[in-house]
Amino acid sequence: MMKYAGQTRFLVAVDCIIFGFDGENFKLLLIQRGFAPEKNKWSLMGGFVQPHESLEVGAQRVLKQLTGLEGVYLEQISAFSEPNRDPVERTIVVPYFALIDIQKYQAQLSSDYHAEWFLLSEKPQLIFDHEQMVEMAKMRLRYKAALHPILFELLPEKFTLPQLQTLYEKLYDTTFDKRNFSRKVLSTGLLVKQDEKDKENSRKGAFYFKLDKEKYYDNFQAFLKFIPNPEKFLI
Amino acid sequence: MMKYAGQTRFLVAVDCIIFGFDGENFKLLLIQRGFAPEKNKWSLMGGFVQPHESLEVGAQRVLKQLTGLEGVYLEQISAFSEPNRDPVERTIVVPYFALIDIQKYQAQLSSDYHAEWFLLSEKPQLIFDHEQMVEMAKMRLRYKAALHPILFELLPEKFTLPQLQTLYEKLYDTTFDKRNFSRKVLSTGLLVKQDEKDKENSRKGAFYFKLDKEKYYDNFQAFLKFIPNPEKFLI
DNA sequence: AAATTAAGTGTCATAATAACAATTTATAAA
DNA sequence: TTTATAAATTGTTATTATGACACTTAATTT
Repeated sequence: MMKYAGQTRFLVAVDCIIFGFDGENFKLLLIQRGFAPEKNKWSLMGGFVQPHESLEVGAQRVLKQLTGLEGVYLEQISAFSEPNRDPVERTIVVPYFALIDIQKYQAQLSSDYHAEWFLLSEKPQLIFDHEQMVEMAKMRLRYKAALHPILFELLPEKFTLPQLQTLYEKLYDTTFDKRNFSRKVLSTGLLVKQDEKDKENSRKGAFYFKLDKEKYYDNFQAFLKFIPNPEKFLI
Repeated sequence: MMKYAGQTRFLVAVDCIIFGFDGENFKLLLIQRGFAPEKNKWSLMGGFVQPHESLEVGAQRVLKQLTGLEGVYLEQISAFSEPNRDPVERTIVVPYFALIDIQKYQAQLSSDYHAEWFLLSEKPQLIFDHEQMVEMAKMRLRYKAALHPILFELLPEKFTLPQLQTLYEKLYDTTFDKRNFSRKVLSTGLLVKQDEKDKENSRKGAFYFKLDKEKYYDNFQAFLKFIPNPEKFLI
C-alpha cells in the first residue's frame, strides 16, 4: 500500500523511559538490547511501530513485551529524528516516559523479564542517543511535577509525608522546609491520613497517607505549588 | 538502505499550525491542498519528511516552501499516528505550532504564495484530522502562554498595553482587570516604554512599548503569572 | 529512667493577589 | 473656544500565600 509515490518511508520506533522511586532515590528501568548492533548493551525499552498500531499502542506493547508492565502512566515527549541517530538505518523515534511504583511491579519484572532497575546516578552508558532521551525525560518530569501532582504515580498506595518530601527533594536535587512542604501538600486536600504508621524508617514512625483517588483524577491537571520558586529549577 | 529486516516503514510528515494575531483576533494560516485526495480543500501546511532532514528541519522547509516564512518560533506537539488518519496511505505526522507577527510577513505571503489567514472563529473545514491538530495546538498555546512570555511572538515590534491585553483576553476567552494586568506585565521588566503613541485606536492614544530583547531571551523559560487562576483555563 | 532520633506542629513578617473607580489625555462635536 | 466623549492611565486596600524560622512529641534504644 504505497500510494503517495516518490516519498521515502522511515522506520518509526518508540522508546520507553521508565522512572521509579525506591523510597530513597530515583531509578531507571533498563534492558540489555537483544540484537545487533550494540547487542547486550544497556538500553531503553524500545521497538518498532507495527503496521496497525498507533504510537501510544506501540509504546504500551513494547513495554508489556519487554517488562510485563501494563497500564502505566505514559507521556509522549518530543520525537528524535536526527538522520544518523541510529547507525544501522535511519529511524525516527518517539519516546515516552512513564512513572511506576517499583514495589508494585517487582515480582512481575524479576520473574519473567530481564529488565533491571538502576539508580539514576549509577546508570550505565546507554546506546545511541538514549542518554539524551533520559535527560530530556527528566527535564520534562521536573517541569510537569512542579505543576501537576504526577509524582504520586511513583509511590505505593500508602506513603508517608517524609517519603513524599524525599521524592520531591531528589527530583529537584534540593531540600525543602518540612513545615512549608506539608502545609502545601495537605492544603490540596488530595491526601487522606491513615491510622497506621510506617515504623520501618524511624522510631517514632510516620503516619501513612493515601491519595484521595477521586480528587486526584479530578485535579490531575490542577496547578499545584509544591515547589517554591519553580523558575529556579526549570530553566 | 534497509538493514533492520522485516520491519514496516512509514511515511512521516510534518504539519505546521501557524497562529497570528491581527490586533483584534487570533488567526490561522491555511493553504489549499495542491494534490489529491482532498485537492483544493483547506489544510495546514504540511509535507513529507525527506531522507536527510530531521523533523525540525523538515518543518522549517515545508513552511518556507508553502508560505515563504523563515526562522519563526516553532514548537513540536504530540505526534498523530492513528493508522487510518490519512485515507490514502498510513502517515505518521508530527505537528509544529508557530506564532508569527502577521504584519511582518504580510507582503511576503501575499505576493508569492497562496496561504491565507482565517479568523480562528471562521476557519473552514480542514482535511483529515487537521481540526484536532489545531485544537491541540490551541490548548498547548494556552498552557504555554500562561507560564511563559511567548505571546510577544505574535506582536509587532511596537505594541501597546491594550493590544497586549486584548491578545491575552482573546486566547483565554475572558477579560482581565487592566490595572492588575498592566501591573503584572510591567513588573516583569520585559517592556520598555516608548515616547511615541499609537493614535490609530483611540483619541487619547496608547503608548507603545517594545520588548527588552535581552531580558526576553534570558527569561524565555521564566515563569510568569499574567493569567490569574490558571487552573480555571487549562483543564 | 534517660538518651536518642525523626515526626509533627505554629507564628510572623513580607509579598502577591484580586477587587475595586477616579483621573487624565486627546480628539470630536457644539 | 468650549464642551462632550472615549479610551488610557493610575492607586488603594483587604485578603491570601509565601517563606523563614525552632520547639514539642512519640517511640525506641541504651
